[in-house]
Amino acid sequence: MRRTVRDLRRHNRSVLLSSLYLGDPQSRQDLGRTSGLSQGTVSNVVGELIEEGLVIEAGLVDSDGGRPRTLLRVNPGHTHVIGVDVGETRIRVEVFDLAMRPLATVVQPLASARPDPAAVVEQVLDGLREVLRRAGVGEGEVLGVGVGVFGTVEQGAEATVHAQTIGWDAVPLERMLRAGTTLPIYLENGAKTLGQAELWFGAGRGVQHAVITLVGSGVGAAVISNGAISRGATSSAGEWGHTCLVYDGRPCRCGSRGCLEAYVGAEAILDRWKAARGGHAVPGRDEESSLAALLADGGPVAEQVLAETAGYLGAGMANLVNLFNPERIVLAGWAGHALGRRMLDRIRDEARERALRHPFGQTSIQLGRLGLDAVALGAATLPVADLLARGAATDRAPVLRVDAPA
Amino acid sequence: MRRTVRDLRRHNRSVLLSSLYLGDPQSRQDLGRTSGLSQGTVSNVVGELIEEGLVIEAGLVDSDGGRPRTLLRVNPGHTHVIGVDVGETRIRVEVFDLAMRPLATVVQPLASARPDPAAVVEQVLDGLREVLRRAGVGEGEVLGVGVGVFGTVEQGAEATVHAQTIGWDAVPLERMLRAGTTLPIYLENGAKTLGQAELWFGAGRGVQHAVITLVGSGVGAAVISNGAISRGATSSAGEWGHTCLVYDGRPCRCGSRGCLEAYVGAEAILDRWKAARGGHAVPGRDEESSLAALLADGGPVAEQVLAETAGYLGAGMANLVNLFNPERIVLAGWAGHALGRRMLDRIRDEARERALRHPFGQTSIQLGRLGLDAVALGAATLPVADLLARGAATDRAPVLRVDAPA
DNA sequence: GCAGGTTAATTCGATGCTTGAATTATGACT
DNA sequence: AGTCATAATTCAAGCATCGAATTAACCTGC
Repeated sequence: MRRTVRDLRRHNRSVLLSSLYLGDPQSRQDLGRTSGLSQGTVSNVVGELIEEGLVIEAGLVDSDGGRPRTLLRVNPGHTHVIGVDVGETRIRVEVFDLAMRPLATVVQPLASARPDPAAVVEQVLDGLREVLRRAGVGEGEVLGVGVGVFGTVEQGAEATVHAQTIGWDAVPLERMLRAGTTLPIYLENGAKTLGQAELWFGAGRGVQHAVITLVGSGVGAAVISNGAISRGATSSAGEWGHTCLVYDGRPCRCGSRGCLEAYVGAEAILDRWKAARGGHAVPGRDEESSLAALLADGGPVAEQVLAETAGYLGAGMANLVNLFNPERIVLAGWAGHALGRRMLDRIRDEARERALRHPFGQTSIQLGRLGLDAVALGAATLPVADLLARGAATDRAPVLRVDAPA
Repeated sequence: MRRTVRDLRRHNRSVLLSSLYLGDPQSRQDLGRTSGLSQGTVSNVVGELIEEGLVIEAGLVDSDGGRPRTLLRVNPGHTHVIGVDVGETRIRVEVFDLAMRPLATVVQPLASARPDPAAVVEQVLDGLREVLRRAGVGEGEVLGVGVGVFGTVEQGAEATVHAQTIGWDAVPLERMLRAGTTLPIYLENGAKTLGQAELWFGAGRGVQHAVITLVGSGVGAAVISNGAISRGATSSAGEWGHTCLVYDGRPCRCGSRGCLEAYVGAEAILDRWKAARGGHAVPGRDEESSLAALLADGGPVAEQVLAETAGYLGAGMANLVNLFNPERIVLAGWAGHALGRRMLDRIRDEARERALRHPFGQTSIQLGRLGLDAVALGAATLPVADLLARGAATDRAPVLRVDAPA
């Protein structure tokens, strides 16, 4: 329900700013051409953005005999954003400039394996203070804080977190954080923030329809439709790991059976390897080293386990292809990377076998380009995305300006 | 990439028109309140719409002592729309007024079981002429023709149809139809048009996130996200029937194995019944009567087959819940209706068992309220949806009006 | 039947935004 | 230094919305 002529301005600011932020530096003329706005309006809007310090001129390019064009880009130093990754074992807090260059990072192990919400909030707030101190950035120079958190984040007036496995039920994390800081808070599921990072800076650049899959100990996905993350009615869309792939198959920690996660999550893969070894414990002191051992083993038992894994994973991806018809599927997450580096082709073949021909032909399956650290990066993009969507509307209160007569 | 101040007008026309079309009759004041537009603007825009004949005044309601409000609604007779359902066995062509009341219908059996595109086009064009003649409606009084067709419809400059099973590969159906009529053509997959019909007039009214499942001989779905049908990159999203539910299970006609359709499509159900009967042929002379026989049988073998069917269908729905987090899942299609009437509760229970608790709690699973005839109805909504989205912009050429001086 | 009250709808001046054409700015080439 | 070419800015004109004031339509009570 749009309304007034001010919305127009806001929208056009948003269009130009997004074009400058997400694309290469451009001249005012380029902006006019790509946005469809007239030269005059571009000049006008850009002038405003420059005056506000959001956009800066960045060099000249001579143009075939005429006046050289001045290139414009977003001012990386105009403000900063903070990304927080609340994982199941540790918290990572990172400050970036607007160009998403990291300025300082703080990583803390989580105090407990079944963390108490209040303790997590305390640790996050500590991390915020500490990371700002290290980077020498004041609170006033921060646009906002994005928080990527395990579990399902239900958006609403105030976002809440559900995490069945550790007993969090509708924890009002956003309100709790707001109570401890005046910085704007943006809360989102960690898998989705990683998806956002891959979408903007990784294997999903420039794509409108994509699914970023996240394979770690568990399995998740972020579905991007028309360039934006799908959330569904209550933001819990994308639970790919708990779709049934083997009817009445292996029990899953979600309580159901035969979920994808119960086959291709790292924990499940290692379980299957152990079973294939006749119950003998698998080598490695943690999941990561065990999975590495499996991938390096080379013996027939290990190969069989891996072949099955590729089959399950390919089938899961085929389901994504048939349901979402994406341009790209990205395999990410630490286990996803490990598996993909070793056998992405095989996974792709399995997916081809099981997907409908036509949509499969439209999809490219790729390895993620960012590591798991990108959860914080993706979280930090949340305030930026909001800035771009708002057109950086300064939301200035209606200025009571009394013009002096000429 | 929006632009000018005219877009504002178009958008606000669209808002008001949609509110009038999709909602109950409203006064100008009501419109102002719900849309956020000022009284003056509403009056202005509505005046335009009335002058164009799109909107009419519909009665007065007195208002507690003051001037009674005049209610407004879309003029049902302003224009007409045609819906065409190109099924695998027959073609149905139907004229509606703008309020979607049917005025005339033509049904023709399809000439061949493996229809030739040119023959189909000929039959559709014949149907158009015939149905207009019967309804006494001239071509000039038709807003557009929506065509719901089996197979995958790839949108683009000109929509094409892919239907692997009958050998249609990128058939340029839109172009072929345009060659035979001047009426605007809108092409879409039949399952999606049925979804649109349920969304506007059936079990999906007022819902923003829904999945309309379509269970017939085959299995499909229309996914509605943020009130609009998801199409994915090349419009083939929503192939729920060909998601893998039983890894390496029963072979499916798509070439893969273990697809949902290979278990809960009517053909598959009857196959499984036959197998459970030790290979004895099932009663009934066609799929519909056979399925009815299965549902009426009551014996332990039949009940077992049905119980399994409920399990598979429930699992498939649980996958939809986990992936899309919809507010509503609608079970439609002739077989879906038959199954749902008998055991929707059981299907719901199976879905609850297998879905994540939180998103399942947000979803209601309901039986479709419209029959299969609604494919044509849904197709006919396509031109209407376009009208609403365009704000019925008359796309009038810039009027060169020379105002006479006062 | 007429004044006063109440709510609905329209009118109109003020304001803000985009456009398109004209103007100014900036540099290369001769 | 003059001419050409391209980029950016300026400015009057045209649209669209808003808010306040006005007009319209009907009710109630005396």
